[in-house]
Amino acid sequence: MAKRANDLLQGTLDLIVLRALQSETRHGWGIQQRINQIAEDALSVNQGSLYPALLRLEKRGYIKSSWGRTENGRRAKYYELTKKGSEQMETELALWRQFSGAINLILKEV
Amino acid sequence: MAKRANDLLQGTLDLIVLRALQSETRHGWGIQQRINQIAEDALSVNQGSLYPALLRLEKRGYIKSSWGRTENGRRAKYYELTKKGSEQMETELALWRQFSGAINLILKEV
DNA sequence: ATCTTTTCTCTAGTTAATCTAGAGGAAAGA
DNA sequence: TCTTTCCTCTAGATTAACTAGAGAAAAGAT
Repeated sequence: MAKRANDLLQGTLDLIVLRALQSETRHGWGIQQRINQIAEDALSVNQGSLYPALLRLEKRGYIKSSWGRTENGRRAKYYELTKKGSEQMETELALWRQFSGAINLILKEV
Repeated sequence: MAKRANDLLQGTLDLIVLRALQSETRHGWGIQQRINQIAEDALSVNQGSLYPALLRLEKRGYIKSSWGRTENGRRAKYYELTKKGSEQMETELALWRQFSGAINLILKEV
């Protein structure tokens, strides 16, 4: 019941997933590792959230997938950002900046 | 269906409400006005979210209410931050900083 | 006087994202 | 052979926030 930083994740997961795919094609597990690694203990994306998010994003045409092999020779589904997804990422990035700016303003000024 | 900054609000509403009550006792409508005023167009708290949030926070012992009169002579329920609520606010503030810091890191580094 | 707007509280029902708590499978390492 | 690591996926529950109102009392407008 303890509140963790993850409880704030709502609405932001899509953004960071899209962002993670901007630089290179990755598979689900790789996205998770990468995000957790960068954020360290501050927040962690779990698989029960990530995979539904990937399906959602693909359904909306923001990413597309194809099966491939990792360096280790294991099967993995690789996700690639589409043009539409790239635009969406920019939109969500702007929203995030607007939102977090407003929150910080309120926290400062009220 | 258009995504607005409000969709990111989840998990943050409680924090900004508690914060708004830190400096002074306010009634629901006053909290809404104050927040909307500071955030301008960046985000707006609507009543269908705010009043349930106030009930929730009171139930959890973070705020307590009492009926009073505004300067205009209207009935209004005034909310006051409790000690427990004040501690909770500090906790949530720390979580917000941790969370938004992590998100910004990911947006920058991935 | 009546009508509309403003101030103020509150709720029912819906939506949808996330979490918990797994299952399952294939390759690598012990 | 056993365990660990890598990798994908899902059912069901939770719960916050939204939509779309109702209602009531005071003030302002005509």
